[in-house]
Amino acid sequence: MTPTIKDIAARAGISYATVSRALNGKYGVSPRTRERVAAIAREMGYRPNAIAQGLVNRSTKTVGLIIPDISNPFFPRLVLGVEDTMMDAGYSVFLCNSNWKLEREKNALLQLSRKQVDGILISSIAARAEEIETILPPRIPLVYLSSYPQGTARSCVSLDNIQGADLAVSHLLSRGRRRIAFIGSAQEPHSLADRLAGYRRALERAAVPLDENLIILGEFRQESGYLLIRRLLSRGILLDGVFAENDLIAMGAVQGILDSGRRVPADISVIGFDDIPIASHREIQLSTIHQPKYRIGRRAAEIMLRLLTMHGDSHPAEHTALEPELIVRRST
Amino acid sequence: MTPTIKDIAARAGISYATVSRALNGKYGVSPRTRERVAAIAREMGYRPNAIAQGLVNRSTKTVGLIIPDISNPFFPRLVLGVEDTMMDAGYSVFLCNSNWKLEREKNALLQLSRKQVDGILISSIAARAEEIETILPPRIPLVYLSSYPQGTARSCVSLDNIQGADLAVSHLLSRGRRRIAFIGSAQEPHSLADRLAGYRRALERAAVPLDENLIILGEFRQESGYLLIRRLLSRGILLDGVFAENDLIAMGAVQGILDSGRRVPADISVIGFDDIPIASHREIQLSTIHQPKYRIGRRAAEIMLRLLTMHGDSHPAEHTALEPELIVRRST
DNA sequence: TAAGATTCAGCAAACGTTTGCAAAGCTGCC
DNA sequence: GGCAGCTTTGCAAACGTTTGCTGAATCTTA
Repeated sequence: MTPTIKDIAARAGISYATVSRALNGKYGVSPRTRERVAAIAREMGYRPNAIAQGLVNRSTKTVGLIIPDISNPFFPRLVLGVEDTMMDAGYSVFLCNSNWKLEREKNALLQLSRKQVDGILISSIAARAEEIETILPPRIPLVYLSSYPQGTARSCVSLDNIQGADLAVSHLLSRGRRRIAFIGSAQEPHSLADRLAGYRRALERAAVPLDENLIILGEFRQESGYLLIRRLLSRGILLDGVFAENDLIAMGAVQGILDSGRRVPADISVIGFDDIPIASHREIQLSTIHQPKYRIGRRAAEIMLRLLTMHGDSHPAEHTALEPELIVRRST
Repeated sequence: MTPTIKDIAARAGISYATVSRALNGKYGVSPRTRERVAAIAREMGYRPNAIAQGLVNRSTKTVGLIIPDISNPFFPRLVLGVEDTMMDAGYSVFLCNSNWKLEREKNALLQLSRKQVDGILISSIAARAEEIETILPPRIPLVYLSSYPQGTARSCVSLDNIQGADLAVSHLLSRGRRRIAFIGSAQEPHSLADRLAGYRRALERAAVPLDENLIILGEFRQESGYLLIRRLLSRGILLDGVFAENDLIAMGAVQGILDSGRRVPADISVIGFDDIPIASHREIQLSTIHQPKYRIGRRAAEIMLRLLTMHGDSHPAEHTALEPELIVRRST
């Protein structure tokens, strides 16, 4: 058995309360016993039992992180940003993948609340805040990152999606494109809505009429982008530009366009969103809207830490919208 | 406050021991009270406190997963394989990134053991088993995945790296290549040793002399591959093939070769290792050795679950070496 | 109907900590 | 020498569960 505080107390011939105080640097124990206890603890290889501490302190030094899919290249750096920051502050993080399913997201929330995490960071696919916030005990710190539901009063860290989409579409317009398709995914309602709004806004400002036939939805995967663009092209719909809701879709779209015998960007310009690592690769060179993924993760974790330290006091929700950045590469 | 078992007991007018038994389906409580308790629990929104349960059950239904770097494209699917499998079995997983540092790896191990995880899965960079296994309480289930230290008696799931490297190099030889460089990373000693061994073995079998000048080490990053190959080429060292220790390095090498005015594969063939998602991209088409990442993760998790259920009984360590698969693409 | 068997429920200890309160020991001052 | 005041230590409760043991109530059987 691993030694407990009582084993140390027995060895030192004192009560275990004193051992606890000595180990935690609490006031009220003489330097001599303090040292003696420390020495014995070291010698016995004592490790505080975080579970027991969690029970009495009502804090587990643990947070949950829920994302849709770690194998989607957008998320790893975001997760790393969270993990680095929380770890430096002495917290551990439970990682949960929801696989873009609301059911799994809810289930993860339930599990995490049972595990008594001190806070939860979530990149949620829920459409409305009630769907998930009602699952949680009311006062638990909750921070949304990258994507958040409508009607929440909690803190969020995300990119300004409307602005980003506007930037992307305006860029296509500035290249003389007028028939610009929007290829997105219905998997995450909120970012879809915002990016669609930005798309509309840019077109409107340029007085380019919106053609609903040019808006088409699938999934956040490369294959999806490929299939959707081919369907569009095979229907004989004219287009000279594509704004994809993320880079994976955009890359699929580029392939689809090439396979249909058209050129990129000569015939059709393509721009994506996220700036995942592959996008910048020499042979890909996809124009896109950059998201500072690591920074989003870090920032969200910092807000979480603030929430955690001012435990219980009023939570002034802060909505951080980071600035999107247009990255022009070969595909436009 | 979230309701506890005692609140339910008070409401039902019975002792909380009975509530516990009712909720857990234990023998010795009448169907009537069982139902009544269940109803009240549901009504009050009761959630078992996993921390308290963990303390008395001495099991937290939690495992730790330590990997070098989640933002390295090799790891996400591996992590997903672990997470899916453990989650289905009712376990949560702590994710820790060691950032290729032994110090951080050890620290993660320490934190996890404090948190009383039931088991640990680790993709370790340690050279020798003692370096890390001595940190842990002796009987805790431990499974290595993808990479493991020398001298361990624990279960491992990994690819047969020697065989994989042999396959890769033999493939280059079959393409008529004779001056084959090995570009690797010193960040992970064990897989380096094995892949180097496979490299040597293949050359030896083909009676191709080994030139130590062709072996060069850096990091597991694209930039590293780029710089190393350029250094090699600028030294005027002749070569017609490159075996890179992973795909990132290989991709960097391809760029370096192209930038030096040579062609791939006409002048120099390049093969990587891992088969990360980008490698198969239409514009990249990197030949490589496929690793079934998700399956490695799942398999390791399954072994962990077996270890977990037969708690304490003898652990017959099983070393699973999955078969490598050669994927031939444009770069060779 | 009495005795034994069976079912159901409660008491209390245990898991490994932290911490409020009280007691004991020491110091120094008058 | 006695006492105030401070420092150091110990006792015991608490955190939210699970579970062995015991007792009460009900049922079965002769």
